[in-house]
Amino acid sequence: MSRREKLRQIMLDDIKQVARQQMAENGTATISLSAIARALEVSQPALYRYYPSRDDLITALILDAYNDLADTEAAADSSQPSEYYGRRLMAVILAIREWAVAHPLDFQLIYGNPIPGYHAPEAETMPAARRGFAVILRILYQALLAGALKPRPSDLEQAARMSTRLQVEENGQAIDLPQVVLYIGVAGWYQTNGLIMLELFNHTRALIADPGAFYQAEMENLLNSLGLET
Amino acid sequence: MSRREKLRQIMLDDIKQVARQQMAENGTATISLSAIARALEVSQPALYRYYPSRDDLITALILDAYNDLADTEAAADSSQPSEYYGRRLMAVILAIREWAVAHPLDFQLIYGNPIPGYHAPEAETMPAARRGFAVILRILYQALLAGALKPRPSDLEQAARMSTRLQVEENGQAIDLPQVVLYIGVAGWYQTNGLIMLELFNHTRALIADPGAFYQAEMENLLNSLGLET
DNA sequence: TGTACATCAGTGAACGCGCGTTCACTGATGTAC
DNA sequence: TGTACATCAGTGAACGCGCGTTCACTGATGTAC
Repeated sequence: MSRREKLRQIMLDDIKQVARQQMAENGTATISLSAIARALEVSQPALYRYYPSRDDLITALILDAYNDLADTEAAADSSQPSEYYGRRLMAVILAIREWAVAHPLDFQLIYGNPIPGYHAPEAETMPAARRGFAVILRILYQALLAGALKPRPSDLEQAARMSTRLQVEENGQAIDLPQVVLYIGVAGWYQTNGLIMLELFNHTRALIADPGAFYQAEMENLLNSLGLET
Repeated sequence: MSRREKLRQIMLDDIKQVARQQMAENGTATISLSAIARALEVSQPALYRYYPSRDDLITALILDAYNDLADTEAAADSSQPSEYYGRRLMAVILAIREWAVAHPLDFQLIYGNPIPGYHAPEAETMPAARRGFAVILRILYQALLAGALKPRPSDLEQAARMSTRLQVEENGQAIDLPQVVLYIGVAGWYQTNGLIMLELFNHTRALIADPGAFYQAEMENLLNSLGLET
């Protein structure tokens, strides 16, 4: 990488970093190129050398958020011995909340209100969005094969309502994911997200003493009810 | 009410109505007095006769949303015979999703990202926010007294994590609400909200065939696990 | 019932601000021979 | 190693736009006697 390319990379990152700071102060909807230019002490048109438009910058931020969350999940997963499926899931689930609390605006960027006037290029954002979800699905699938995950009758009923067949990579080949795994993944997803959202937007502040402990206990109950030991 | 007061009331409502339309088109963050004035074919300063500032208009919209949702819940509750607690809860839970799907922007206004630059006067918004939650808590409390609601051991454990004592009005007097009722209310709340949010923001579009049926089945499982018959 | 006054709705002009984006350009950095 | 050229980063000026809010004002509606 040439000197020029290195400087360019630094500037690309600096712009995103300042944008994240601005979001943290004023919300996702107020990302503004002129404010970023001011903070970087650079003229406004200079930014167009790096991102051809405001939308492209937002897309870059969204992709970073999805990927950062997925990386965090993957790291939490591999921090546990691979045959302890419940502990692996629990580690990932706790990592998700910790990431959301540490990066509330990145979380809002991907799971909150859409930004007015911005249209996501789904061909780019969808694969990034799936990465984090795939971490959980893979663990659930392995747990099912090993007999550690024991779906209840109601889980099997709900599994029939899933409309897609997803595939997972296992040992280099793509395998059809059982619908019950997809269902349990979705169930865990909406429960974690729901609790995190209420916490982030202060709706439960007056009700729950220790949101982290509450979250953990809720999710342990969910995993235990599926036969998974944590 | 005098003729002048009537006209004033109509204008107050028209302004909110147009604001809701603008939100529906561009998101909650873009509520703009000048756009509203344009739509009403009136000069921009004229709006200041009705709402002293943009923040006051937003507050009015938020209060309307909370109250409308609470009214919808109360109506659903009273559509069922009072001794069928499970059915009453189910009716309320379904009404919440239907309201959210019918008024997605009102839902975002109260449960989604905060609006940049807007600060809610909590003394006004908190009581309105509690109204809808109170509908559910009252049913749960009555069901507990009647023995229809059967908390599991894990529910009692989680109840200990609640940090407030709430009160409910029963026959004109305020009664301390058991913590387990508050806990079950919170658990239902984050699960309904989580599922509704994922649906509203299209995250589950490709995964769930019929989101309404899925939601209903999920919530039925939750109520049944608490001993409540639907 | 008529008159005098107070109240209120609405206007046009202005203030001061920020926004995304385009354009023609200067000057520095890198590349080919 | 030196020169000629291409590439790239960054600038200042400008365009056209929308925003919330204040002000002094006009004219219509309501009220008191």
